[in-house]
Amino acid sequence: MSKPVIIMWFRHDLRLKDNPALFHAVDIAQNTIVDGVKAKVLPIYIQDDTAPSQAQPGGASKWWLHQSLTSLSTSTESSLQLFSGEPLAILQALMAEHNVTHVLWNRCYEPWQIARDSNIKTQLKQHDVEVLSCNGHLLWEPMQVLKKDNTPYKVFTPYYRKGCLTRTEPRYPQSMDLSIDWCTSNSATRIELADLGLLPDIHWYGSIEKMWQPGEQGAADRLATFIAGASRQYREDRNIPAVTGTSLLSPYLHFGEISINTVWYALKDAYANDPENEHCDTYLSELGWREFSHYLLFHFPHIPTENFNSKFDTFIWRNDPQDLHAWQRGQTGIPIVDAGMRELYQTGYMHNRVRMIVGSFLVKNLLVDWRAGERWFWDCLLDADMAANSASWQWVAGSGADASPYFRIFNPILQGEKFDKEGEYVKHYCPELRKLPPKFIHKPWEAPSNILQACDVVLGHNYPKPLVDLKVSRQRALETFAKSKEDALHANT
DNA sequence: TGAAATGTTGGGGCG
DNA sequence: ACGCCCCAACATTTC
Repeated sequence: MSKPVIIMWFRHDLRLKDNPALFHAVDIAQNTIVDGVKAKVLPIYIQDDTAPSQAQPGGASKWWLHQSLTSLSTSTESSLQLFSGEPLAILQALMAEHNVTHVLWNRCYEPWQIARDSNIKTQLKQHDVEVLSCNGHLLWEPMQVLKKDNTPYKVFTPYYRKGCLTRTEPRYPQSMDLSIDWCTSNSATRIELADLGLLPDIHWYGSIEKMWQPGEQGAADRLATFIAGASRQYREDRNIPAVTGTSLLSPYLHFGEISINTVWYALKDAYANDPENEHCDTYLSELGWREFSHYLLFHFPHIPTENFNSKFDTFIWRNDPQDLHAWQRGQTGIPIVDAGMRELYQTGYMHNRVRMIVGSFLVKNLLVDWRAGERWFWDCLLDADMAANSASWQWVAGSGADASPYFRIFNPILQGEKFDKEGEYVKHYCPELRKLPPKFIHKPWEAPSNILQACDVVLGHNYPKPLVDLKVSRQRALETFAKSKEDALHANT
């Protein structure tokens, strides 16, 4: 009998530390000896061709994944084997090649992944392979958090306070000092990283490379930096886009390069002697929002494409392609919006406060369907995440669970003056405005012509005139919303 | 995790 | 001294 092999199928858990499935895999390997031969762990990653196109990673995300797989390959002593195709077929091919006794993974919670995995589990068990799935991605399992009437929460605060915080504490991260006996034999169907085609043909990611260090070490460094620094002023600083006031952990969390439990308890432990610390609590509640969006996607699997609140189905979007294009390229003529959209395009990231501002502007001032914004973010964000992205866009649009009411329309000028007082952030991404004084940095169209001239700004030439009048488009949004409400009422009677 | 419109209060200028 | 108006500053309501 050939050597027993335990497959560790890495998905959105590209790490060795605090990885429950891997922990179990190693544990099983230690205790599985067949004919005197000890089992080994075969680490694999599969690029799933069967994923719906909606869920195929976007451009920025693919770049990140490429780097992360490189990093994981190194930390598994080059044992990581890559595949592309249909996961079930690939696993079956591996079972034909090796004496596979177990397959392990950490659960993913997107609806299509749940369907895929439960099918694979059924099939593999019929072939006498043990399958074990673990929770390595969430603090609380979505199916376990329900209201008293056994229905899911739809509002964040009770979900988080009652549903999560009063429940059993999340699992404390495991430290594993077992050395891992990786399986080194190469499968015939494996492919090389380059063959996954994750890197674009054009080298557009130069500036991204300088800012980010994907992989498990990069994640640990980032967390340590956050705890030592920004976490101490988090509640206020997180809103200031010119300051690094946030954790910047989102892409790492999306790909599981650090476990959510590690982050949760790192904060708790760092503030153990100050358990009421408002900065710490605010940050933990942000992790709660991440949790909530996964929870919503689990219980309401249609949220990536359908309005959570079906009353929005009668809403008539303008969907002007030129407006959408100007927004995507950061050419709306509204400085804070353009700065945000340029940050996104250039760096694969956008500050959270600015995400809300640009989202509100697209959906309300331009009346473009939130799904168009969701798609653009999906393609451009390094941290693109199905759950967070769709839940957040629906939140901004007003169509989501516990969404901001439709009439809550951000005024990008006021938001800019509040959170980017001196215009530092705007000037960084809109250098053509860098000479403008703070008074006009968020509304150059109101600057007297002599000031514009002195600042080398020629509206309509080196910086666009505003795409819409903020007051008029705000009013238009409110009227459109009122009309859709009326139409929904009619449709019902 | 809004902003604008509207309401209220209180101090100061002024007849 | 007093009432009146104005309007900032703040609070509340409405969208």
